[in-house]
Amino acid sequence: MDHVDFITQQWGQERPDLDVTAMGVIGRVARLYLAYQREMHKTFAEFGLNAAKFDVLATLRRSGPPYTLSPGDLLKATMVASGTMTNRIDRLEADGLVKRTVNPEDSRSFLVGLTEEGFALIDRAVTAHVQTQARLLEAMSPQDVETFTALLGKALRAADS
Amino acid sequence: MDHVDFITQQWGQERPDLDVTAMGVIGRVARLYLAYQREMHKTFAEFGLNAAKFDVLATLRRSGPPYTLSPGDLLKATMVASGTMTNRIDRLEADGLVKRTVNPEDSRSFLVGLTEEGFALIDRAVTAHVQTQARLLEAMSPQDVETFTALLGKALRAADS
DNA sequence: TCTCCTTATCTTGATGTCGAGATAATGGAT
DNA sequence: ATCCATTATCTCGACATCAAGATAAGGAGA
Repeated sequence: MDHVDFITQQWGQERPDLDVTAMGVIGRVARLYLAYQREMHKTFAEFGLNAAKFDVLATLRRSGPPYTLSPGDLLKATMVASGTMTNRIDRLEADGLVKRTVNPEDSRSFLVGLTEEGFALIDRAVTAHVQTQARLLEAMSPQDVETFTALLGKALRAADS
Repeated sequence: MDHVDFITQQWGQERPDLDVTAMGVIGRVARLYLAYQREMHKTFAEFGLNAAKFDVLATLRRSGPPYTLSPGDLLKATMVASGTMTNRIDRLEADGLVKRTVNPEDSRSFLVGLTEEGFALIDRAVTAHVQTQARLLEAMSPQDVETFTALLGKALRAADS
């Protein structure tokens, strides 16, 4: 009897007319997401980062040389509002981890690139990050992981449409 | 090839030394959570609510008569910081959906109770909410849901320890 | 070339959250 | 009875986020 069971049971008492089957699934997805976030944040903090900064640095790093994207590209990749991205770039630039440079092909736009320091930091941080992620899943067998991935994919397609 | 596959593949190119298996799972959990949030927020908005307000009202409603809890009880149930709860209660009280009353047994504490209006609103909102949740899962078979719930439980226990 | 619509980014104000410290009451020990 | 550690809530400042509007440059068509 976990916390999600407790909640659905309370609803069963108070509103027996409601079918709370879906709530059990979605509630567990939410709890799991929050548990993952908590642990991953600790890793980010070890490197002076938070999820927002890690997100941008990692997007630049995995985009490959020259580790440079426009704010618009970053927006598409990270699904945040435009003002949010402006703020994230500002903070990272203040930290010396990225740099805005002019885009010779379009003066409306900038190019945001990793500095040497930013590149070195995200490379160390992502190494620790994947270790944290592996630890969070180490209790699950390869068979579990495979089945889980398939069901997550199915749930994602169901929820997007 | 979904978006998570795209990201793990980029990492495979740029950092072939990293094992990104876990990232695939955790990334999908995150995307799924966000997809659910997006849809559920729409339902909340139909009733003039957001997730924060719904959370508090629903906690009070499912706690049963007299639909009253202390801020501390609400804190434990919702896992937010104390200042956050103060703010939530303030807003809900301004909306006339909850009311602070004195706790005769402990003057440090208040009791937060649903108003008649708050009770009526959350009862309608939660009815719509479970319908939204059911819709988000309707593409999954009962067998899928059962397996998915079991794996989510296993993943939760793994991540909490 | 000029106009005007589109695109790319930034600005601004409102909101929600956290965390540390402040305030106030409780309850056990002396 | 008084002290003091604990408990319960609130206050405050810093941040992250969003949405709407502002700014500025590109680009197509007359």
